[in-house]
Amino acid sequence: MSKDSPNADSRAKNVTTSALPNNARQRRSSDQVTLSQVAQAAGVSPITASRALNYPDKVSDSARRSVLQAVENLGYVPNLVAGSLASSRSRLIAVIVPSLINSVFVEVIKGLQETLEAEGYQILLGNTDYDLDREYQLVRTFLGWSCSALITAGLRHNSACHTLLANWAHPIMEVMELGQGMDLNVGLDHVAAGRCMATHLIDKGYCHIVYVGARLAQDYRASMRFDGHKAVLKEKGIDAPLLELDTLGSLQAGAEGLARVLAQYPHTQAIHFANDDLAAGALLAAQRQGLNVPGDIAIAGFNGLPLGQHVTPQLTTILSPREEMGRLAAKELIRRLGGKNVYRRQHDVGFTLQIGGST
Amino acid sequence: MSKDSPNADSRAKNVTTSALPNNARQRRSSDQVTLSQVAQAAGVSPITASRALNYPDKVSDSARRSVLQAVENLGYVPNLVAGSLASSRSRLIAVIVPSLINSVFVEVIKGLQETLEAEGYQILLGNTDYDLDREYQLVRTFLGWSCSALITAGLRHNSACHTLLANWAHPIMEVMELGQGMDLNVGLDHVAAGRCMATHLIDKGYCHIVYVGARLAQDYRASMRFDGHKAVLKEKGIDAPLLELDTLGSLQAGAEGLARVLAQYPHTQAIHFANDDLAAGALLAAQRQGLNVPGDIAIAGFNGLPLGQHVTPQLTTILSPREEMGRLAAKELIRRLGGKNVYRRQHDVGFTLQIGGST
DNA sequence: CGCTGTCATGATAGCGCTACCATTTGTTTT
DNA sequence: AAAACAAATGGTAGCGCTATCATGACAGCG
Repeated sequence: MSKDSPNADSRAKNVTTSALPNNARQRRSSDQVTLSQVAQAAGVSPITASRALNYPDKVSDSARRSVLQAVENLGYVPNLVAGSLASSRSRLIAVIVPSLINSVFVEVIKGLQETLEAEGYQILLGNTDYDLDREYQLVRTFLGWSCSALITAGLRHNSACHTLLANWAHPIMEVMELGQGMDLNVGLDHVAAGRCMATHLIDKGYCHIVYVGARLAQDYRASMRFDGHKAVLKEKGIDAPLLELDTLGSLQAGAEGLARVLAQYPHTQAIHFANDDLAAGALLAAQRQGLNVPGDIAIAGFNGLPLGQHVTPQLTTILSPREEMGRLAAKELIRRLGGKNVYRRQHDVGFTLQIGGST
Repeated sequence: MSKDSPNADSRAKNVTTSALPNNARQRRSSDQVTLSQVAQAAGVSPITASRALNYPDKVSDSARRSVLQAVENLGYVPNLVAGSLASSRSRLIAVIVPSLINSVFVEVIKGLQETLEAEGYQILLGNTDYDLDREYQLVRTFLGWSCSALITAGLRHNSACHTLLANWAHPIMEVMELGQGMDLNVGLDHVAAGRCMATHLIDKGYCHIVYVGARLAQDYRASMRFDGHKAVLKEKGIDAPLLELDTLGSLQAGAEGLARVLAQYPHTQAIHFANDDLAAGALLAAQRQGLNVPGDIAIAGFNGLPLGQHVTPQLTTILSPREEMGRLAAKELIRRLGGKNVYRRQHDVGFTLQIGGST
């Protein structure tokens, strides 16, 4: 079925078509249409053409029209690299997340992108894989692109990264968690979220409660939720066992978590999972095994993923406004980039306890 | 709890600290450390410093060492914008996807990113929201960044976009579907996938089968699967009704799809959903309503999302190698960027029928 | 000993665009 | 009418880096 062509050369790409003119010091031919050519075609100077495109109301109607016409005719595509170098403004926004597996970050990115693209910014995406050294490398690269701003997940950075960012002249937005950051911050209080869920479980009468997370050293926000959880249990004089898995949130890992809890802590009445992927995985696994939820075992999660609302019983979880967080972060950043003063550095997007049948 | 500072000015950002030197025609102060400063500190010429960083084996050991030392001491961060302009190579790769809601694209991005970042490329991410005009705009912008390559989901583009890309001098990779593209292509045959599932359903003895998709005009790959599905049913002389939903794949939409099928086509024995999100949503909804799957109604999906393997009964679906597709696409692109000849333009990543208990 | 080849380094000249100032023209003010 | 101002346009000089060519140093060779 496929019409594979045997050789790449059938297409012009990657082939030196250059019949270089015999001028001595010619640079690569670069058949690209330049702004000067547009200007010439429009009968104006290059700088006027530049203005016609970037500051349309700074030129006369006739000039603007003829420039736009020339752009159209010549198929001109502005060289943004050159523009950025000259103006040291790039309209690029660096976005650094620790993971793409966890749909939470994807939803934040979605909120960011929606808002930023509408304002004409482009996203440079980086993934640290929960490695702060990797984050530092990414930050270095991104600063090299003269990004207009940088958005990163979390308030923790290694010291080199911290120094680099502290001396950077552009806005920085740290999202996901709430606290005193380097610059702007939009997030929620994870310790409080952990407290909230633990309180709910206790109110429901459970007293053998296990917290199950994955790679907590990396996913330290999950660890903060455990801190809140533990604090509540301690206040009640209840022991707060922790079970840590190796693989990051996934349905499979949740199933494994359930199995290990049942084996290791047979008296467990409720499991507080670090996120909904794990919790839903456990819930579905319980279902397969014929366990009654919450009769035999109660299950709670964190995030409020749609999946949790579609399983039976519905998953008790903490709803975090993820896309909203992205949108708000983007909006605040745009305010700042627009030169407006920002009165609030921190924005608490809050969370909602969503009680389902699983607890 | 929050320590909001009342005014942004407490930080150096966004403030004109510039005490401009009294030279006449000074440009913006730009406190950035430049390569020339590094060169000076290292006691070499700028061009040698450049080589030390970009082509380490083209300079002597001593030169390289002193340059790297100077970079360290001064905290030099290379200006990639300037570098790109001078060399017209950016190490940026444009990635254009139609949606981020659908986790399929996220997984492809993940595969791409993993491979590309390891090779020192950065991803410029764009989201078309299934709008080909938006795609054209994004392509224009990305070309302006002198991207090293462009990766886009799908083989369909509007004519302006097609023209633009056809004249572009860099590699283009079209992913997701299989066919004669503009340049490179990694994907799978969606018509065949649709045929495959339809054949399975017929083999199972179902003859009242409804295909349920969402926004098929936009998600034309789902529509191609329907074409395959329809062809198989036609061959057997069976009618192939189609139900189209308004909202893109989500669990909620799947539940709605199930309800509408039951109301509109009461004799239906099996539903072939355009993707797993819809199928799983329907399956969970059926469960809530006490319907027996597949006894009362059989359900099939497409993609092989983990969720489908965790519900009971397990979802019959077609497994597509999404991350693998991203990785392969990235690898092929890197080969091409490395100047190697590419003998195969098209790569079929295939698919696997995964039979669960839901059919 | 001169010739050629390789290696390390440097001087020069841009990449394509925009900031900055200067100039021109047209319009308002006293 | 002259002065003062605003609006539109252009000339010039970079932004920070790298491609290109040129040079000098040193080895190998007949």
